[in-house]
This record gives sequence, C-alpha cells and structure tokens, in this order.
Amino acid sequence: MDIPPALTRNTFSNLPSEKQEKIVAAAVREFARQGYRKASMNTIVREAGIAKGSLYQYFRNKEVLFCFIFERFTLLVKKSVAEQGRALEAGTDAGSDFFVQVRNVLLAGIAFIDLYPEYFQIYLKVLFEQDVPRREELLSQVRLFSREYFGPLGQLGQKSGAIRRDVPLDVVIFVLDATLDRFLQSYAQSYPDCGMGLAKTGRNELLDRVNMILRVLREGLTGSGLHAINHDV
Amino acid sequence: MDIPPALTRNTFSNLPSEKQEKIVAAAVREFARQGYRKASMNTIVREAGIAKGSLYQYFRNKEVLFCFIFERFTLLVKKSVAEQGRALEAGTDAGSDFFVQVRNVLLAGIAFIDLYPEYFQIYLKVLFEQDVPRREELLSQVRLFSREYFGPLGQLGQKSGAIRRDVPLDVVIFVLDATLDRFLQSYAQSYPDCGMGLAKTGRNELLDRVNMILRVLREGLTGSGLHAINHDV
DNA sequence: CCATGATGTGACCAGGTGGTCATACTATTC
DNA sequence: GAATAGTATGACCACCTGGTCACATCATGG
Repeated sequence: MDIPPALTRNTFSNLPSEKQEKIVAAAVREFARQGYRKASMNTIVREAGIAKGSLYQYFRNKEVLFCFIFERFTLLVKKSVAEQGRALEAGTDAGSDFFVQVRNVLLAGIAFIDLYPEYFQIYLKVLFEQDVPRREELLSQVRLFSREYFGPLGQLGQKSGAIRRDVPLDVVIFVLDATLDRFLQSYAQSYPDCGMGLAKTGRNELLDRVNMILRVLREGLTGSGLHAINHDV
Repeated sequence: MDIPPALTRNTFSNLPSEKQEKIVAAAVREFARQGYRKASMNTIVREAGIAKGSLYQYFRNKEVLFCFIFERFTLLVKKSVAEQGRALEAGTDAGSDFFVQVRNVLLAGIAFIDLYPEYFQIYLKVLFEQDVPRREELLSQVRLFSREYFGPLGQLGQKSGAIRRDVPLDVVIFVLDATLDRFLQSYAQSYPDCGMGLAKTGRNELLDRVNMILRVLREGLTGSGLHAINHDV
C-alpha cells in the first residue's frame, strides 16, 4: 500500500519513521471517531502536529492512508486469533465442544476490543458506512465471524450431532453471527441503547452475560426441553 | 416542525402542495441512498426539478427537512403496528403464545419494508450514522423492537413460563433484538454479506427462514432437550 | 389593468474538503 | 564551506457544501 518513503535514509534515529507513526496515530484516532468520509485530513494533520504537505509525502491520499491503517487492523486481528489459537492448543480443549469454541471466539473478540478499541471502532465504522473506498475488499480480509469462520465450525457441529440437523447451516450461522456481532458492538460502544450497559460492567458480570447468551443459543429461550410439539411456531 | 407554507392559498389544484410533495419524494430518495450527512441539498433540488430557493421556502434547512421526513416515517410505523394490532384482534390468537407474537412483530417488520423500503432505509442509515442532528430524539420515537416492546412481552413470557426464568430478562431481550434486527437488516439490504440472500428469495422460503429462526430462538441450536448437564458452557 | 403579496429563481456567499507546489530548511557528501 | 538531495512547510487550488437574497414571475383582489 504505497511505499512510505523516508525508510531508505536511516539516520540512526527514527528507524520506523517516528513522523509516520505520529501521522498514523492521529489518523487512527480521527478515523475511529469520524469514520472514513467524515474524517478530515486537516484535523489529522493538526492533531499530528505536522504540516499538510508532509502527510502527503507519506501517504499519497486519504484512501491510501486509510487502507494502510485498515491493513494494520487486519494484521492485529490475525495476530490475535493466532495467539488465541495457541492459547487453545496449550489448554486441553483443542477441537472440543462447539459452544466452547464459539465462546472462545467471542472472548477473543472482547480481548481484541480491550487491546485495540480504536481499531475496532474503525472496523465498525466501515461496517456501517456505505461508501468507504475499497470497502468490500477490506472487509473480506477480516470477517471476524460470518460464514468463513462459523461455516466449517457449524458443519462439524452438525456432523458430530452437537448442532441440530433439522435447521439449515445458513440459519445456524445467521443466528450465531447476529448475536455475537451485536454483543461485540454493544461492548465496543454504547450501541443504539440496547447495549445492556456492557461497557460499564465488571469482568465477572461480563463473563456471566457471555455464558448466559451462549446458554440461550444452546438451549433456546424456552426452559428445558419440554417442547417437541408444535414445531411450526 | 416548521410550518410548510403555501397551504393557506388553496388555488383548488395542488391541495397538499404538489411542490412540497415533489421535494419530499426527492429528499426521501436521497436520504435513503446517502444517509443524512452525505445527502446533498443540491441533489435533492435537482432531482425534484426545482430551484434551490424554493426548497428553502418549504423547509428552513436540511435538519428540518430531514426531521419532517423522519416524522413521516414514525407515522407510517405507528400506522403499520396499529393495523397489525387490529389484524391480530380479528384473528383468534390475540395475546397468545409468546413466540407467535414475536413472529408477528417480525412479519410486521417485513411487511413494512415491502411497503416503504426507502423509509426503512432511512431508518437504518440513522441507526448507523453517528451525527444525525436529533438522532436520539428521533430514534426514541420508533424503536421498532428493543426494550420497550420486548420488555413487557418477555416479562409476561417469563411469568407464564413460556420463557425460561433462569436467564435475566435483559439477555432474553438482547438475543431477540439482535436476531430480529439483523434479520430485517438483511432483508432490507444485502447487509455485510451475511444476508443469506434474503432479499432475493421468494415469499415461501422467506417464511421458512422466519420459522426456522424462531425455532432456533425457541429451542436452541442443540437438537431436542438432551442437555441439562454442563450448564456453564 | 394595475397594485399587491405570495412563490419561484439561481447567482452568490462563507466555510470546509482533499490535494498541490514553490519554497525553505536540514542533513549528508565532497 | 559549497553542493546536493531528502524532507518540511503552509499558502493556495478547485470543488462542493448548506444557506441567502435581490430579483423575476405569477395569481389574486380591487
């Protein structure tokens, strides 16, 4: 994504170009607050304490700057899931229960938000904005949940009998994706007021919520398995 | 909300001010496509085939125009739920099963989108935009699902035993809201690719999906009630 | 047919946008 | 110290935004 210059000189100081980092830091803040379109290059420049011309020496234009940052985001995501994968291997429950895995994905998401709240905010903004330059391309590189992740998982679940087989995989994934996605959104911001106030609660209550949501996904909203009759709603 | 003028003259023709309607129609299109911020008054004026000054004679500014349209939307919503309420009274299942009611809400949402897709699009845009002028105030007037609607319903469900009591009402509402909301989003647009292609499918398949999603919400993702052990995920 | 007041019009405004470029500066080399 | 190349700067550009206003047009009442 554009060759950030000034990396050929190496005057011993500023190896990874401290100026570029200042720009990126300011840009991340601005994009997280405003989304792509509303973010102002002037503001970024001002907040970075830098001249406009300098910015455009490092990043050809707004789109390039944004893509650079978003690619950082996808890198951080990949790093995170890799770490989480290793953590799982270390534990005993590699490839264990379907819902344990789902829970782990959700917890990984929470951990990511805790670590990089601004980057996650940018991701959300892209998700909701319509005209980010290379939106589809960028999003396809992350896709935290969704088909690619839950697809195989759900398939295995259905095969092993952990997941009911009388409901198409599509629907399974849809419900999972909708719930988890919304949960993370609620966690990351105080989303359209339905957030249950997640962001404020302590660690324990949060885990409680996670467990209860998973229990509902698992067993449904009706208590224990005394349904079976009247399957057509 | 600003007194749209030209309603005092009444030259027999254009009773509800045909010009105003032209403006509103163009504005609805534009806001539905672009959301509040990105929508351009110039475009609206152009598409309405009208001079800029004229627009500003009917609506003091962009905010007023938008609020006028959004209030139309809330009116349409209220009309729709009222009609749906009457339809329910007519049928036999007034105040019946919790999930039947949830299903009805969802179907009402689908019907609304079919009737007024552009207005629903505007609603979605407001939901996802951050800096719409009187966002909170406007949204609070609709709130299709969410606490106010599902709160009492869920409470009754828990009391009657239709809904499990070992999960807080908050969580019940959260899962319901997340799933239904996302479903309507998927229906209204081809939402971030997880849409199961709802918009394209026929009526029957759509109802099928609805039923299956409700079944999952009801009974959970694991087949029939053979869980009970290992409640802590 | 004119006078009056409401409506319609588009050139115009200030302000903000992303982006440019001649210039100034600074570090390196000879 | 002079020459050279890399970097920093901010005034400036064209463009677009929401909004205004002096003027033209029109329908009406006398």
